[in-house]
Amino acid sequence: MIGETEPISTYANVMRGVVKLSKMLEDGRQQVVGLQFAPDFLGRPFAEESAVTAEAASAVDTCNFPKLALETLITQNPGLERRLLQQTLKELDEARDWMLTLGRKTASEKVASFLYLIATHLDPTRNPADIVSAEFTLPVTRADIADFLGLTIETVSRQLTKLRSEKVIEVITNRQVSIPDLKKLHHRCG
Amino acid sequence: MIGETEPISTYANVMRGVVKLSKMLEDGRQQVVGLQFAPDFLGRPFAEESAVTAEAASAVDTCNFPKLALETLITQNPGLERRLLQQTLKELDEARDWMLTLGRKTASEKVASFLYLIATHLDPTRNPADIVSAEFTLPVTRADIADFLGLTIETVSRQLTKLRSEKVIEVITNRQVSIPDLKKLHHRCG
DNA sequence: CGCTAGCTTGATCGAAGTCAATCACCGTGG
DNA sequence: CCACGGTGATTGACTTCGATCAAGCTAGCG
Repeated sequence: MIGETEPISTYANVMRGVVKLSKMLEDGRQQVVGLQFAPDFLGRPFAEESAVTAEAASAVDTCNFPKLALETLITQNPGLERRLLQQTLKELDEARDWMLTLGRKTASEKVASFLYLIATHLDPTRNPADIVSAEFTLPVTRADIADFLGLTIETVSRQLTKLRSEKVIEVITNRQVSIPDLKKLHHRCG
Repeated sequence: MIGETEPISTYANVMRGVVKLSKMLEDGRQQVVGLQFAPDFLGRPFAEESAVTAEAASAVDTCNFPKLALETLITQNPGLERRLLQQTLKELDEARDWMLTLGRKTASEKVASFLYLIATHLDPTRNPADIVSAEFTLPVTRADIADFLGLTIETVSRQLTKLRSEKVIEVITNRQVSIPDLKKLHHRCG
């Protein structure tokens, strides 16, 4: 785990790995509010400061460039601004999907949804729609999963065990997970 | 309650009232994923279709215009695209704030957060920062509040009575609420 | 080796959900 | 004018899901 917290004074593109965005309450309760996969954009254009904390969740390569450079580049290049708007709209959609998960799904549906998200987003070269099975190493710890799902690590662990015993997933090692039938997993997402 | 569901083929600006955006699971569980207040923009630029349902939460005036009109307008006017990006980023921030609420706050903190949100957003002419007290009619039913907070109506009701008995809020009628001290309410938001 | 961090498992507890009864408010029509 | 349904909200009794507290377990590493 790299796990460095740092305020983003620059912009970046995630080239490899996963970056997690999170928010915290004063008393320490934490919520992961976004996961950025390659080749997502990282940063907050034209903003005072971002209210979220960005943190590497796994080993990450990023392609950084200074704040000002991008902002002038945007102003000159309307196509870029369009791209930026598109990515922001995509993130908004994902955030809203996740709100449905956080607000209305059960613990086991949440965990299934998380695994489904990872399975469909981890490999940027593949089209999510035609993935039928997957094997991957989880880019985050159980604690991160819990913070993403609004659960505790114990509950995450129990639900993973449950999904495993019901043959929906296979747990090769703590981090290595195999999904023999993605459709079956999807069914568990609510 | 107007409460019409309609797919948005046009764009609109909310001029008065509140529009709620929601998502649903197959089995009917529902989550409100956004509330649009005046003068928010409504619609999804350059998109196939929106995955959310827009519905009037109260009596609403909107200023509508066709999809194509806006899209050509945007292409011609870079300032407009910038405004659109700004609003989208604002919505993303709000969505992420709400994810923290959904995932990590208790029922009573959720209800307090909702009231705080309404108190600070309902009057578009006022600067949220310098509101010290407020009285307003709730633009939504208890069921909507519950769907927004990921709770049941019973729990919302109980928490409202609790906040009332603790003198944080006053309930004039079912819909009419007064917040004598907004700071005190904010304290209950976690 | 033994230590630590991350994970799992078990026992118990409590917050929120569920089920159900009642209430308050209001239009509507006898 | 009052009886009536109907909708939305409140309140109570009970249940349940996930949190909490507390051991162990496992793998990597000095």
